[in-house]
Amino acid sequence: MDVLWDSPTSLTANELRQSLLNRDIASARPKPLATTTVLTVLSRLETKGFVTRDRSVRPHAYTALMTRAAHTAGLMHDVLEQVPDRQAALVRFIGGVSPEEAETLRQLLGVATSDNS
Amino acid sequence: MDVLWDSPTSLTANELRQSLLNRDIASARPKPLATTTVLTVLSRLETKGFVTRDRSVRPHAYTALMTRAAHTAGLMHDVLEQVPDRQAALVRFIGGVSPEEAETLRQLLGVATSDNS
DNA sequence: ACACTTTTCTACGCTGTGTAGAAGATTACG
DNA sequence: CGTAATCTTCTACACAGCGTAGAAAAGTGT
Repeated sequence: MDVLWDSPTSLTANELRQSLLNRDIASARPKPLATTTVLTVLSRLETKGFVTRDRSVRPHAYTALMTRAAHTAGLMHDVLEQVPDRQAALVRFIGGVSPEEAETLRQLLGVATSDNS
Repeated sequence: MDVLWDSPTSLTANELRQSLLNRDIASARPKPLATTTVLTVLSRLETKGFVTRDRSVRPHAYTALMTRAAHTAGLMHDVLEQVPDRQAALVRFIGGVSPEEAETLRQLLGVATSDNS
């Protein structure tokens, strides 16, 4: 769904459709999406606040409101908020991250580690 | 849905229904759930692998396969895995955690990652 | 064997989502 | 300006998932 929102700038429905087409060469999608389909999805995304549209220009220009990273982080927070014992959830979460991710987190949190670059 | 899975032991459908009833005194649910409803939900949960059932005892005993914390952590990982740039997502995520959570994370990461189940 | 309990099967209504056609609005171009 | 091309909105349909539960089947105790 929110696949192409990590595109650099705002897009029109048709530009986006085109991008989808290109991307879909790999993953064989039998039928290309109709432009109206893209429009519908964009409208629904707008209603949900994932996307804004510039109605002043004529082929409306759509922009993602959040980067994908921000969106993902938001989801993670949503999930985390719904659990009564966050500590426990975090423990499990950390237990499953890859070493690289763990390192990233350490740096973000400013933990002094013995090996640091 | 998976509300009462943080109960200590395995439960039968009716025990669970009863627990739900007690819990629902606060949040006014007009009609108490029928036992069959609970059963249906439990079956669906079983199909999805959230729950096991001991069919040997007669009122089947249901047990959660994961603690709520583990489940939550799993969801967070799922979300995280779907993003191409995890570093970025983690940055955003950390940017939004409360100080207490940050502290928890520091402690978890400060030592070598340990696995406790 | 019979009444009672527990489980399975089946189903209905509601919401979300992928998909798109038909109709209305806007723009472009001769 | 008028007609064609383009773009957007409205409406719709099918399908999945979920909350809910009744009817029927299976099992149990006395």
